[in-house]
Amino acid sequence: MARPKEQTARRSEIIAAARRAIAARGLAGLRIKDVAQEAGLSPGSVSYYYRDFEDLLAEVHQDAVDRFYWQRLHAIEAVADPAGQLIALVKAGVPAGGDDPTCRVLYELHVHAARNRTHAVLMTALFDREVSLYRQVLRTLPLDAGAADTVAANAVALEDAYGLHIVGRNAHVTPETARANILAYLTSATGVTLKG
Amino acid sequence: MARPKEQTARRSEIIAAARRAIAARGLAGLRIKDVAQEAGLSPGSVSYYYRDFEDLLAEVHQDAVDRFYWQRLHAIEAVADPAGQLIALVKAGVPAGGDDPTCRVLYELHVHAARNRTHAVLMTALFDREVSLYRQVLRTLPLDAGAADTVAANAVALEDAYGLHIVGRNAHVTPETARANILAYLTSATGVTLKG
Amino acid sequence: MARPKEQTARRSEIIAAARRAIAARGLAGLRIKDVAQEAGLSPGSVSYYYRDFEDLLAEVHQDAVDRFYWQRLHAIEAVADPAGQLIALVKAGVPAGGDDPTCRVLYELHVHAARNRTHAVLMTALFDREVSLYRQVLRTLPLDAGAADTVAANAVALEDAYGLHIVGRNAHVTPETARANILAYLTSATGVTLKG
Amino acid sequence: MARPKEQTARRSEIIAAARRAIAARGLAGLRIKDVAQEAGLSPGSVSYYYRDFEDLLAEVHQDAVDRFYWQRLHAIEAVADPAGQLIALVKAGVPAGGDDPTCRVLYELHVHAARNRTHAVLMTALFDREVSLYRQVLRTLPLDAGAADTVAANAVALEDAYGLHIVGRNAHVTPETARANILAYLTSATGVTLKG
DNA sequence: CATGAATGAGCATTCATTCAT
DNA sequence: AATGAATGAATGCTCATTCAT
Repeated sequence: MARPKEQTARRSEIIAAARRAIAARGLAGLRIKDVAQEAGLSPGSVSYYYRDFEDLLAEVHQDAVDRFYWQRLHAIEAVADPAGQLIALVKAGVPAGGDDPTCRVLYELHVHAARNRTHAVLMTALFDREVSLYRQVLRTLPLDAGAADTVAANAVALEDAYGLHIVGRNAHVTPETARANILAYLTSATGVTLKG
Repeated sequence: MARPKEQTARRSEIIAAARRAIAARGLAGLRIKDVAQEAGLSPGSVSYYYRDFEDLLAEVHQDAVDRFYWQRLHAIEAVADPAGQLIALVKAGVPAGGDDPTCRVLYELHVHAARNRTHAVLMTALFDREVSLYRQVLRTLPLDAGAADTVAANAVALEDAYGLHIVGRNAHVTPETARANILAYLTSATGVTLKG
Repeated sequence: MARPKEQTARRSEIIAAARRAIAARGLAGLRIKDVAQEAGLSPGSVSYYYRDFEDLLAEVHQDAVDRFYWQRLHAIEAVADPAGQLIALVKAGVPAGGDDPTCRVLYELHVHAARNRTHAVLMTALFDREVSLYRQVLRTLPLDAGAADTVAANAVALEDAYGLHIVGRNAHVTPETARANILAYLTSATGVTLKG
Repeated sequence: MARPKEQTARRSEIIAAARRAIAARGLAGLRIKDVAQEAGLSPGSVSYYYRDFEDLLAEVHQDAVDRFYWQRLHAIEAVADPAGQLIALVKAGVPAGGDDPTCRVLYELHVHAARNRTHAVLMTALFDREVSLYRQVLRTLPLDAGAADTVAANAVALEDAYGLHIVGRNAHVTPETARANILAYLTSATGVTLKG
């Protein structure tokens, strides 16, 4: 029991260290000692806090999902009109650059979901929540409900794909073109002119 | 020069074995001995053919890219009208299910592109070629050139994203809904009614 | 000096816990954390009471030796005639079954004596005391002194050996046959008919 | 398949090395690196030959059992008369000194039998075979069958016990007194005068 | 006095690579 | 050319010990 606060704080540090390590070396090259080094701990200490390494990975994924979602939620809260909200959503939904650690971790662990139910659930949860964000805004516009759902899903999908290419250093996909393309889609789908 | 044909054949077998191994275990869990076992060889033999393991990975990626692209090209060659071609493209561009080995490998190695230029180039090349396929069809329709390019890029992006979620076992994304959403997008963008 | 009584009590508990742990896992598999768990303590607390782990082992051995010896002494104190005393000695000298913790610990630590003088001394002491018990009884019978000593030593040896096989789960040695064989020996050696 | 002879030879070396390591450090202190060092190999190579460490332990036990048994069998084959055979058996059945590696290993692994069926079976097998050796000789003497069996079992038991004390460095048990006591027993049991 | 959170040394094990055949 | 037996470097993990509380 004693000193659970230290425990919690230390675990947060390890999650952050793991996020940096995964961003730097990828899931394939991830070593406990890398996480330990990022966290300024010994490898044994990482094992002490996370007896099962998969638990750490799950918490890193959960943390990245939350982090990404809340950042987007805050982005639209600061804006009043639907058009502005859509623009804000798209802006926050596309990685600013290839080295955004949260996005890199998300793609690493989303792909890991192919072999792991926990990560599949986390990936699904993020997708659903992101779609909800778009749906919430789109439903204030004169679209019928079914169309709004499709557009919301497509918008999130476009973000995911362009994000994958940005993180993967696709030479012909930049954050700017990505946003422009997504906004072009939303413009045509909603009839509301949107410019990043 | 001696028996280069056997060499080539053996390397192809190893590439196929590596594709299966990556699909089964992921890039993170990939061991040379797994590849060897899939190929019915000893680990030493895999090292013999691929002194540098990264070379094998690059050839697996190249092979998967080619495989995916040609399959799509053949899909539209069999169809005469633009609408049918778009439908065929979408059908071939979305994984039939979560266990399609070529798609799983593509996502694993696309994510690996974040840390490796060779894989970034391969990912970019596939994206470009896929966009070209769509552009080629879209340009036969009454869209202006810029719009056609954006729509082509968005179509490929939607495929990529929905493919990622299908492969990652997103509980709310099925190949059917994915295709329907992409076709809904293409319908609204082209004015041509498309039904899978 | 402070509260030496608590200290002593706690050390006794740890000795008992160690006896159970050794019986359960063997000396080879013994971990301080096992002892701690048996005692309901943290590993740190065991280290606190026994800075040197060998000290604990020695006290466990000493305790087991005493425990085994006194139990046998009480066994013959309850009986008046030599024949009954021999029968009682044999009964108490053979493990009731393979899972007697005291006997298992004795054999584990007797074998450990091969590499540790302290344990060799404890083993020797138990042997001597057990031989004395037999000698004490046998000398009340019409044997010459030399013969009585040899018979006493052999009786204890038979107990040790059969005990080893009982504890080691020899499929063909049961407590009953063991006792019968030892009593058969004592019968022939003393001329006194002994039946368990 | 290839070169299975080397494999077998190397495994024999490892068994011998493990025997020496167990004799030196005991089962409790046994480390794979000790075995490797004794065998002049790296720890990884020992793991290569014995993926499962318990397999090695079982083979060491089997080897020690065989070794001990055949040595005794040869001992009586060289002698014609029953009395001489009994004397030879006793001589070969008692460790020459506390540092006989085969005997030390036998006791370590016999005690290990308490927690492992395989070792219990090996211990039982050795006991049975040794009893058979005595029985075989005793049945040539004028004892009734039941008595011969009891005497044979007791003789082996006495050897086991005295051996345990010799190996455990009991200060009051020497190979000489052990043999004398066993022969005294056999003399009284068979009526044949036996002197070591 | 007593604890258990935190540590890192030490261990078994895995695995890519080498090299004799 | 092709193999797989043999190796040892690198890794994760277990666990005794420590020290702040």
